[in-house]
Amino acid sequence: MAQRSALGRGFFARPATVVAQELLGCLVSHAGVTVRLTETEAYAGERDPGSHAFRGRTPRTAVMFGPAGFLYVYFTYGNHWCVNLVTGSDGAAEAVLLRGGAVVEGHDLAAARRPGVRERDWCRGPGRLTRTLDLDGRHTGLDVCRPPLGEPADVLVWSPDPAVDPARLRAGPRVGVSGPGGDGEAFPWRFWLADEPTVSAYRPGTVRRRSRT
DNA sequence: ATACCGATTGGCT
DNA sequence: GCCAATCGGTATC
Repeated sequence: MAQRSALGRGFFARPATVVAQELLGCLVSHAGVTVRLTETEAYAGERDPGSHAFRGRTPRTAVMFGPAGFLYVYFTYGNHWCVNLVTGSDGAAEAVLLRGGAVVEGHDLAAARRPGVRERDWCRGPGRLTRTLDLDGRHTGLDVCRPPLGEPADVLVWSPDPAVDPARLRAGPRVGVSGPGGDGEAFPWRFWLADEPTVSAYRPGTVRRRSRT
């Protein structure tokens, strides 16, 4: 196996748009399953109309306003959990949403968590990815740079293995983001690897009747 | 206390 | 492609 090293605080303490691109090809391990990331999205804090942090700090988003390297896991549509890695400087409230990946270790566990689902769909989409990695609200606030080693709740992020060919990087508008934040000209902050079957389908945000400024 | 809505998914036409 | 499910977070009264 190629060299694999855990990513430290310094990797995450940079702008979300940078970290989101460099996370492609990285490995995320939790609860016996390891995924190679193929799709991410950047959210840039209070200045980003697509971010949960846009309206300032709330109980739910508090972890995003802290230092980089912690998990922000939120519940949506009454069914699904989505996981972010907090990035940027302390207080910047930037984060990267993990949207897609391919299982590279723990196939048996992954298959058991996704009965009746074909392998390419195990982690194709943010809600599916959290389900396959067994991540949920219990993991919000977890420090991936200093995980409680040996505990089932461990989350680790590893450097790319193998390295990603930069020519395969693609960028475009974020999925399902309503309002100005969904504008791909202003916020082309969804990143993915070309020719990967585990990348989710693009879907525009629902039209908002009244935008508030 | 109440109303509105979502960084989605799966099932059905 | 279209649409219902489902409920916590947030804003508003």
